[in-house]
Amino acid sequence: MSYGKVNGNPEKRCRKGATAAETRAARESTLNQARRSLILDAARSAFFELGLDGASLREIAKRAGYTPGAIYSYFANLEEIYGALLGESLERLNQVVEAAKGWSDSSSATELLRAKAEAFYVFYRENPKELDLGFYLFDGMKPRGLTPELNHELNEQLLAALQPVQLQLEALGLSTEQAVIETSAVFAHIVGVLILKNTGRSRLFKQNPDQLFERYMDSLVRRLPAT
Amino acid sequence: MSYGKVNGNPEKRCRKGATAAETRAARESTLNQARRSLILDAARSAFFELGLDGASLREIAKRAGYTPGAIYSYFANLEEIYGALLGESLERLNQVVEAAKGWSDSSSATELLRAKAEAFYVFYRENPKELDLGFYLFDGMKPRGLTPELNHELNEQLLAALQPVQLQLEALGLSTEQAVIETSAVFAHIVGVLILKNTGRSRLFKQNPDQLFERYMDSLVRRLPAT
Amino acid sequence: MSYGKVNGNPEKRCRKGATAAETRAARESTLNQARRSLILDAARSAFFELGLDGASLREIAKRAGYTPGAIYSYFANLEEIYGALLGESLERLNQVVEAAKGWSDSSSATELLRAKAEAFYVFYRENPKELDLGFYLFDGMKPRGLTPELNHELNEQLLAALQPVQLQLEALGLSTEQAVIETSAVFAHIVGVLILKNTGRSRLFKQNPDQLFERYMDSLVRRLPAT
Amino acid sequence: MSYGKVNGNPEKRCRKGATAAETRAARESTLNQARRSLILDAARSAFFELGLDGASLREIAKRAGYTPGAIYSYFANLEEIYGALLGESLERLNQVVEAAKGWSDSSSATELLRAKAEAFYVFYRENPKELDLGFYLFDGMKPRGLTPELNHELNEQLLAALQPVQLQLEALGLSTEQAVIETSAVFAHIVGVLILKNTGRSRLFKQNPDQLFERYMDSLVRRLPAT
DNA sequence: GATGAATGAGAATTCATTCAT
DNA sequence: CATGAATGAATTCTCATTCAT
Repeated sequence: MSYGKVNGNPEKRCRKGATAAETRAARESTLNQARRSLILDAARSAFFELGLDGASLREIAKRAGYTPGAIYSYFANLEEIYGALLGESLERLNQVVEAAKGWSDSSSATELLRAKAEAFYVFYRENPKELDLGFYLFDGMKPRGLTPELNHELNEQLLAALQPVQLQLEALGLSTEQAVIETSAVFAHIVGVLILKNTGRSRLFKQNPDQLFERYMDSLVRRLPAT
Repeated sequence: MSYGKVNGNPEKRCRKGATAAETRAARESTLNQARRSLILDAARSAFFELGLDGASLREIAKRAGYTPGAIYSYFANLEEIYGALLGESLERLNQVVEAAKGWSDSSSATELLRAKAEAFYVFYRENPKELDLGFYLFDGMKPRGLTPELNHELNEQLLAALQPVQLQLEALGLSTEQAVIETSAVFAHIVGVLILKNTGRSRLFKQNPDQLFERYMDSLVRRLPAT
Repeated sequence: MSYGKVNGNPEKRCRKGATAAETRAARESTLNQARRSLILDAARSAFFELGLDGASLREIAKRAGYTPGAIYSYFANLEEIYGALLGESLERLNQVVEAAKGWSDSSSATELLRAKAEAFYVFYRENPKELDLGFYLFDGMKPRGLTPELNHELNEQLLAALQPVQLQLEALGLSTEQAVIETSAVFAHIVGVLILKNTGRSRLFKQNPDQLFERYMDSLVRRLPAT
Repeated sequence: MSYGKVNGNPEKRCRKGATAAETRAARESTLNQARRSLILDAARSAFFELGLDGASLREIAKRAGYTPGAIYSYFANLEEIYGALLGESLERLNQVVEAAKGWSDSSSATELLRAKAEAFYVFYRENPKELDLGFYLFDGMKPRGLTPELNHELNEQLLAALQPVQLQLEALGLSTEQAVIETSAVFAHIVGVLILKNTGRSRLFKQNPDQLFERYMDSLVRRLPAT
């Protein structure tokens, strides 16, 4: 088995003149990262296929090719795995939203606003399981452990992902307070629309979610102060 | 063992002229219904107090004053209990929306629209656990084994609860197709707003949900064709 | 398998005119008692043969002919089993001390004092494992759970077993305070002597424990005020 | 794998004129000893702070700054560590008792007797964990796998610590046989009193242990033949 | 109908020990 | 000598479900 493809090499590698010990430590550290990733991949696949209840430590270990006990070399407990999973997910979300740009090179603020919101929306539309992940693990719905610190950190990550939307709204002339309210509303709408999309089977729930989202953004933009 | 006698006889009988056997069957049937209700009450209280994980069959049985085995005389398994619970919940929702009226005796169609939508919104705002129940059991989120038939039935019940909103929109001049779209949007918004309300802890998530809902309804009404 | 020999019938049995339900409840209750006893016997034998660490729930279940899960119908958890075990042991100790009498029919207070102390001593000399049991479970040595209430109850039982000694000392003219001190000293000595007996292998530890105990009681009696 | 080099070379070497190989072996041996000590210190601190159950090999390794596997270069297994720990403890006890002197420079034999016994008593009173250690490891109580040889060695060490008491008793005119008996009794009493002290919570067990000990020594001295 | 004892599978977690590196 | 990943067996406990009574 080769870990080559897996390790993203998140650390500095053997810089020139590193001692043997350093080199070895670095190599082992990246190996460790790779194996953590391996486990997280297993956890994600288990979660996506079997749901939270199915993503037991045993199942994760099995999919990762480990014995249950081995997992504890990499994570302190199940909750930490769940937390890391959600953390990764939110990080990806952040990057996507951050990178979102309007269609033209010199996008107007309005264009940027729509682009940011749409990136958020599309991320979860394309990865519905990530939305589930958030629901399952964010407190409120089901009190899955998550230490307060971890929970807070994840909350912050989510907020960070919404930050660009809020900033564009402020750039468009809204007060911070107003921008926060509108951002909340956008978030709520996105969530609601996607739940509709993911949950439903019947006629009603089959409404084109993109259309619903676009309509909402249209009406939001129309509400904004003219520039 | 056949559960045939137990299930699916919700209609009251005891019509005049029934034979002795029929009378007895009817009495037994209503007795059955009563005991099913007893169990469902226990299940609901367990679910509301302890969450889904705490609402184990043993706990439900205990609260109903039964032993675990006895439950199986009335329900085929745990999932069926959950399903029945959600069914009841949706029925109550239906009644609430049905009964909703505008403030004046002769309410305008707009007033009625708002009243219906608000009834829906308030029902779940005031009973967040009912919302949880729906999330847990509606497929897509978690593969809880509701049978397809039961699932379909529950879907229909939810649609029925939204029907009044759609009808008012049609009364206000929208085509059926348009009315369906707007109803979907209203539903999505309500769900999103309430999830925000129930899930969050941080600044963003603390936005006044009523305010968000009202804003949405305002903009919807403004969009409607003038009468 | 017959439980006939096992159940000590600690409850009232089917008094005349009892209803069928009552009779059945009584029979089941004694059956329950019998099975609790069965489990406790298994636990005791496991503890005696394998020590506390060996007396795992699995081992106990195996010896009782049960699956691990079945144990939980009779005891809430392992600690409760340990507690019950120690409780039984102390109860037997109490009975033995209570029943102890001097050699003659009309024993003097001194004779009774010696008889009571000796009964205590002999109980643990003859059942060294019961002494172990006490050590393992009484807090201080190893913090084995035992809820505070249970712990307190067991403490009281032990005190009760020492009560007769204290009473005789008072009957012999000691103040309550003095009697308490001497009782403590007797208890300490007994424990020390028996640990010597049970622990040792070498010359020193092979000292006749009975002789040590007798010597101590002699010197105690000599110290008492003349009657 | 051979542990031969590691074990059992406690004597210092490095005598003059050693060959280079010998010097190297000696240096390695003392290095070994130092690292064994390091591990034992870690084990002791773990045991004292966390109890026997908390003193896992992993915990010990962590405190010693080693990885679990490394421990096995110095000890064959966990039990050997425990055994060495108890050995050290008894060695300290020996030194303390050996060093004990009466209050005046030219102490009488009686004073010395009391001093020796008190040193023994105080050692364990002040270090209750050392007493625990002994209980856990001396066989009889719990079948911890100390090898017979190790067990015998530890027994001898304990006997050695009691030797001074016995010698003083002989100096005071007791026959060897009598001295052995009284030494046993003193030991038993000390152990009993300290167990009372360490174990109990309730009124009875709260008796001042020093007082009990003093009373016993008083009565012992009184029993001795007049000089 | 109802009981409730029992099963059997599964949950998370811990740990001494081994062994390739 | 030291690492530390991995094992494998152990731990307690929970639960839906079954079934003889």
